[in-house]
Amino acid sequence: MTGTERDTALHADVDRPSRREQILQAAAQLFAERGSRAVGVDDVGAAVGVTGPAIYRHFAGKDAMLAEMLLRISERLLAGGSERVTAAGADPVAQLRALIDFQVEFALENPALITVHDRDLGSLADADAAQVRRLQRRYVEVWVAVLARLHPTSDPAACRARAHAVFGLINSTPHSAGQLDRPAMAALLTGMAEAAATVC
Amino acid sequence: MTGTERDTALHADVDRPSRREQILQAAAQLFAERGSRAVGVDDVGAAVGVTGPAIYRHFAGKDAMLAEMLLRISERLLAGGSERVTAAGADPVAQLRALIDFQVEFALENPALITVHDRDLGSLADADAAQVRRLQRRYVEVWVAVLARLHPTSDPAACRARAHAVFGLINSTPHSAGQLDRPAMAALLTGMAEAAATVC
DNA sequence: GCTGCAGGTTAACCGCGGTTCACTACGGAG
DNA sequence: CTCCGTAGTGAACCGCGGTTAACCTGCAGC
Repeated sequence: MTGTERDTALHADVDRPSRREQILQAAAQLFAERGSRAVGVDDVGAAVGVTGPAIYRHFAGKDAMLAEMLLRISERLLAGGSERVTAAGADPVAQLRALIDFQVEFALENPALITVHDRDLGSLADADAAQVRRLQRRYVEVWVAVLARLHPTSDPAACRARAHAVFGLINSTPHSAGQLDRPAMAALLTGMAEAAATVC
Repeated sequence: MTGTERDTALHADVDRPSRREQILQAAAQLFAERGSRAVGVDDVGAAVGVTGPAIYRHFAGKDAMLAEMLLRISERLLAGGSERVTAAGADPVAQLRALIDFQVEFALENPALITVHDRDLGSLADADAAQVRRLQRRYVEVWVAVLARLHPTSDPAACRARAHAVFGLINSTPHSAGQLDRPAMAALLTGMAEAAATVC
């Protein structure tokens, strides 16, 4: 434990990112573009200016990289979502708005992570995949709790399907990259998501 | 050219599907579950009761299988979408409803194809990928034309982003599989999509 | 100034999976 | 009956890519 080491699981040192963080970020970008299976260890290395095997100084293997990437994403979503919803007070409309703002913000800020998150879950070892799915499920339940109060007559299954549909809507950002500038995109998605989440 | 041969590019013989069709369908299922790169030729063969190399009697290779799969999907979407929108008359509201019904129907009927369609596009050879993207673009433009009449003040880029968001919403079905029965799911998605497409 | 470790490098290893090959079984046409 | 094209099999080939090994380098601390 040196003095400069951080809790790499949660906050990346954005000023002068450690090699480890550089690798994770570059890998996320490449994985998003081509899919994790199509990206070689050498590619990831080259993207940060080292050779392939150098990766093994920082990660146990390619799988471990992907696992940490997906776990972090799921954790950030769950933590951020929970935080925002409690900060929004007791009004379910305000809570929904807070969740939508958060998800839109995250999707616009990290399109690559969004892409990898639901494309490459299947390439994970069973244990890691289960862990990620657990976190995802908890995040979904945060949404479901809010949606259930907005739609008292809907059963939980319907709320869950509704939540997934709103995710799909917001997470479409990687598909419409460069169409609109960020504020316009955020406004459009927020409006659409609120309408979709509220209708009926 | 024997007398029993059909135009395999567009209509599958659903009664007694040819081996070729069986393979494509099984491959779509497997690709959707694990991703095309993670599925071996032997797996696809086994799924239709045949060894791996037998595939090469029907396809030039694994890539050709995926290419045909994605091309067919894109063609079906474009053809179906165009057809429905002309059948809906001149009213843009009716046209939108027709497009949404079509997309919902397709997504609920073919969740595996939906998944493969936007997950494995990157594993295609450049020429095939370009062809698929061309078809996708034309399908998007069908939507954009309708959305533009509903939102006269929006520029085309905003309509395109809106179309992608609606696709994301509807194509979320693979993520909420088994939550609701088909009619309930269709009603929910249709309502949400209309709200999202119309708002503002 | 040695020592040691963190971080790299190049070369080699090796298993997996797509593809090819040589051969077989069979059903229909002449 | 023979011939031939279609569909399938098991074995072999081979290249790619993840991983490991052995060796280098520079800087921190005694």
